[in-house]
Amino acid sequence: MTTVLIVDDQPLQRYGFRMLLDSVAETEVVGEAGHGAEAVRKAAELRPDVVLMDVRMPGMDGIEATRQIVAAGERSRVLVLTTFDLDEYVHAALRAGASGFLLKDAHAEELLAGIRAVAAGDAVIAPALTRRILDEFTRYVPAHRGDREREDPRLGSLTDREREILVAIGKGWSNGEIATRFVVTESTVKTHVGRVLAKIGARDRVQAVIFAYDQGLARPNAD
Amino acid sequence: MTTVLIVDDQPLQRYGFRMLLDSVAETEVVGEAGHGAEAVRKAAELRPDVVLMDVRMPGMDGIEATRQIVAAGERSRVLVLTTFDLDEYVHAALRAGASGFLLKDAHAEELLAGIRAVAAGDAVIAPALTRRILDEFTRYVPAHRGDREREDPRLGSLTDREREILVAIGKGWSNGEIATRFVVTESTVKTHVGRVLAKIGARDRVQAVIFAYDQGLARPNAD
DNA sequence: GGAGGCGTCGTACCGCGGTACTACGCGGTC
DNA sequence: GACCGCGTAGTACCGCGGTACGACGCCTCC
Repeated sequence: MTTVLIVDDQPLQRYGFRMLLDSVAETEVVGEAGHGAEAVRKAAELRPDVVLMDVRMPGMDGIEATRQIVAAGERSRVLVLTTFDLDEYVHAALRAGASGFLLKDAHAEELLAGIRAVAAGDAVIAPALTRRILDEFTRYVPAHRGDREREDPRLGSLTDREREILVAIGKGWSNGEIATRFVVTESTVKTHVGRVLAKIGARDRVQAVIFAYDQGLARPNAD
Repeated sequence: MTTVLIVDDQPLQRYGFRMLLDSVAETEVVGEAGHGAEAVRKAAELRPDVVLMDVRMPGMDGIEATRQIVAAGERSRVLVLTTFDLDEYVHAALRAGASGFLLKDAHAEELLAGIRAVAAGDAVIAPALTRRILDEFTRYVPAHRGDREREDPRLGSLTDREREILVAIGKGWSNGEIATRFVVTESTVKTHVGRVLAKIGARDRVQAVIFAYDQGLARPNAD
């Protein structure tokens, strides 16, 4: 039996959800909330398995409510539901800690499957949104550390020290800065840099930086 | 009617899928392949809407086959199916351009829903995997471009031309190369570069590259 | 003990990258 | 017309980055 808290500012919408969830044996609606603050309070009080959360609400919106519920360490999983598939909503919701994001035009089975998955600790995203999420995923997420066999062989040719140098280059440090931080002379750094460039086939440190990002050795905001 | 190509090295597994897909009106199995190379060939020949792709196969595996099918610009969407939910597989498959990733223990309805979604241009991920994908997503993906207020204000200060220059820098091009491709003199490029560096507060082009990656203006394998 | 990989350091050289400043034509706006 | 932002272009200068050497000490492995 999965307990559910319904959060939506529209009473009629809540009624619809309640009817649906009451009609199946596996879910039980344990409460309703009409805005974010109430949702946070009731989530703490009722400790439902799943919170069905609308995004657009007067006062505290669903994103902020999700953030607070998750931050409070509640056991509840939040499944965000919205009519609009705006990227901002999706991003914000996922970043806020939501376990799922579905569109309100979903079929009953999809919603129930989503609740089931979320309650089990999994996550769901509406297929229409998954495409976009994946595009960004492949664009931004570096090659997985487990992908040993797909790692560029040139990386393997680097010695430990050279790898460190490459990472330092990726941070945008000059040879002098690298020398200072590594407590060696600039000559040494130059020697290493030269070898690194030769090994990875880069013309200059700029291309080395790109290579480093490519291989997941460097990434934004990593300072 | 959705046309499907089944790729799996196990004849019995293929048989199972074919039985399932033949039993519903909306899908039609137009072919089968027992290994990666055959999959690539048949995808080009049969041009199915969806390719049901197994990962582990002798010879060319499903990941590489997916990569080649996608790279060839086939209209087919690839839905990867596997018994093991290893992160490496998931990452590699998505990076290879797969439109979906499901586990073989999925129920028939899930599989059909997945095929339906993929055929429609959407994407699907098994709920059990979505959780992990989302974790990495929130960890790595920077604030969305739609979040105008989160975009670095320095970016907005750039003129269109300067933006192009920054992108070019991000590709690792030298001033001379940029001049050639933009059909201007190197002097002009230098002027632009200097202004870009001043505006974004970068000391040299290396830091400009990092800034570009940071802002999502540049990304690996973008050539 | 010799060989070789690795990290360290030095010298010398040169060219690209970056700075500073000036300048001009074009398209807008006031 | 006057002004200004923008893209274009040039000259002159300097320093960092990168290359090509040679060299030394410290390991490990044979």
